Amino acid sequence: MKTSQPKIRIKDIALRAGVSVGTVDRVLHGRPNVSPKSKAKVDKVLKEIDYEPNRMASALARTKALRIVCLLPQYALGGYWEDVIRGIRQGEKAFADFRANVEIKYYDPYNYYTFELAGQEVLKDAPDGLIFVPSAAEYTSRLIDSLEENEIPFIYLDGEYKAHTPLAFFGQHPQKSGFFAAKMLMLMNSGRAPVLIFRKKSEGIVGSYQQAQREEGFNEYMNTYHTDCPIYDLDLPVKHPEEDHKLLDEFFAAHPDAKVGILFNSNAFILADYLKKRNKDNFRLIGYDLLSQNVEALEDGSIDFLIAQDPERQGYMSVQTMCEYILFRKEREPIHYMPIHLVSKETLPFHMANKLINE
Amino acid sequence: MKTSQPKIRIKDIALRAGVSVGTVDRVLHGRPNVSPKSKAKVDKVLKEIDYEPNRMASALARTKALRIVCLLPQYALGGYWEDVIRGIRQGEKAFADFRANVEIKYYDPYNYYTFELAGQEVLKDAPDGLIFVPSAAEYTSRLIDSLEENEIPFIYLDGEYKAHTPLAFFGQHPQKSGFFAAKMLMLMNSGRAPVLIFRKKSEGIVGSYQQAQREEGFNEYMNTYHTDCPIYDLDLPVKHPEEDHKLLDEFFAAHPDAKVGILFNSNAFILADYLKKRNKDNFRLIGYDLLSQNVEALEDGSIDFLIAQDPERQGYMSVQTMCEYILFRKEREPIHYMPIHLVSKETLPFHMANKLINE
DNA sequence: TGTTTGATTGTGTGCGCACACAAACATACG
DNA sequence: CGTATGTTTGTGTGCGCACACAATCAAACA
Repeated sequence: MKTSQPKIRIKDIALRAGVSVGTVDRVLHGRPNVSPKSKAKVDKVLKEIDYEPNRMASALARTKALRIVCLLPQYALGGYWEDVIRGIRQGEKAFADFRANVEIKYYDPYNYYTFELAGQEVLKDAPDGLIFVPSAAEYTSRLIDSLEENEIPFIYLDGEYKAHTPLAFFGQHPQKSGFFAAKMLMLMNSGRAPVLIFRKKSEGIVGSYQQAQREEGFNEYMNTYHTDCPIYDLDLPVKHPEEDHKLLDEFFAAHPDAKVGILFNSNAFILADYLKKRNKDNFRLIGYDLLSQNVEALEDGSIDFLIAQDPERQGYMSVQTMCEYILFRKEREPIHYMPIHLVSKETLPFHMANKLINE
Repeated sequence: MKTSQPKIRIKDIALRAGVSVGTVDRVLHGRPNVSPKSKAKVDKVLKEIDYEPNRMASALARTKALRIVCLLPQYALGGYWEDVIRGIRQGEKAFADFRANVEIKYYDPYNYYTFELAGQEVLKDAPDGLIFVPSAAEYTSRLIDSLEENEIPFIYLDGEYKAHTPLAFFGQHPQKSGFFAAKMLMLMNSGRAPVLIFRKKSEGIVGSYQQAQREEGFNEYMNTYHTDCPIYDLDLPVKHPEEDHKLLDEFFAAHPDAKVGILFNSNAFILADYLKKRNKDNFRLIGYDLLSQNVEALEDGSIDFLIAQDPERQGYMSVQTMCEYILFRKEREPIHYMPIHLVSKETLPFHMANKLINE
């Protein structure tokens, strides 16, 4: 039963330094109008003792709001980002007592100019912190330069941009997740049948870095352990199901021995629909992300595994980390790779139930 | 840009209910000396509006400590419970500003009397809340009766005891996890070779309910999808490696075709050691829990998959839930089945990194 | 020396809540 | 009816801090 020693208050520091609490407050917050002599006295005391401000009192007394901006890509297929946003809102709520206020802005991932524009808006807003999903390198780099100039702390969400060190990064390691996906796919492919990689066709470059990395990891696995196993790519124009189905029919007619496939984006349900329609129930399929459509397909067996990446948690952690940094200068590991979760029909309910565990 | 509506304070409730803040305070905390009429008035207002206490002000004003007791089984092989305890300590820390104090007590899972005794001690202590791992039904039931009599809220950790409704339960669904484990094991057993279940021999009854349930789920899967696949049980006296190895040698001599195996407890590393020693590197093995020894075996490939159950999170959630209930009467879903995580060599680092994400 | 100015320092208030205490009220009993 | 006893209700204080404002001081100038 450890009895914690009585906490040191600002008052105590003031007493020991022989100044008033107001002066201590000024020193602690780096506010102006403190004589070098007074500052020295306070600094001396601060070095001697281990002062930790009472966050609760601090929150209670704080008057100004905490303004955080999130800059996310605006995708039409919203499922995944909706989960991220839910986590962001949870984080906002968790810091509501500190008057945290999170504003979400969007850019078009296929149009760099909108990213540039949104970045400029953010700089004009001058929030206390920015959480954003990196776009193409040069645009991202330009934004970061401005952020650093204006001393606005920033966090990467979902995508990494290695040239600069952010306050933190939250996202999955795409390459490793692709590697793991390959392993699981091949577990279901004991006959070493040909493997099928489905891709969206003519997609913009922005945002597909993730998918490219996943595919790289996938290929690394295949090149290491299954050089003998044929791999076919199939580009699908997604937006037009009829055309997709025609292409698929053609492909399967040409390669009736293909038995397993994978998608490196959230669109696995589209393939699942095709498989159901054609009654191809012995084709094994792996996809990404727990979109409601994917979840349905997982439940009815047309998708075998989904790789999940805890989007809510990413959003939540980002906001939490930013708030704690701004409020208490608390820093943590800058790079956080999120767990790579394998979800099957059997374990799905437990993953779903834990999505919203903080209300 | 939604401007968050002005927060409702106790004062506001008092005004609307036509009583004083003191009375509202009494109702909110379930303190005595409130007339039914006043209580009704306050309850009415509380139902109308969505009051959320300012935890910061609450923490600041609180003078008394918050006493929570955890009653855990004392196992010699500590790995798993150490993780639970780490989560508990994290929870304690998170509520340190509320003067939360968690005391951990232990009982001998193979000796019911110690559970009984510990329960009596807890009742004498009269803490604000109890978090415990249920023991055998009759003893658990007796403890709960006393707890309810003394109005001490309680939470089940790890094990469920369905006869009573606790404030909450945190643990994995053992039966479903066994079912899932069977699926993964059979994925690695495409040749439909015999399956081996390793068990500890002559173990006490307490605490093995979990394992029995896992095995039941496992068998359910096998009976549903692989009735043709032979299953062998092998009881091992664990404490004596030499004897274990002899038994295993005998078994494998008799059944050279056995290619996959599973353990429903944390001892998979013991089997892994044997497999390494005998160079049986084409035997596939699944186990439970990320003990450091299991993790090592997973890394070196002698274990293929581990089923993890987030023990830290269980501990953390328990403390958090208890604190929030005592402090704010906040209730949540009583039953929380934790996610069933499949961890492989490839995804292990990301699971490990996230263990201690809250410092 | 008196006055002004600006830098420096100290004091006071309130954030929302928990809890002690005082006040008001109801009830029972002599 | 008065007093004692218990119950219910309202009021006041302080938790530690942020921040506005008042007070003080030093230097400069007329």
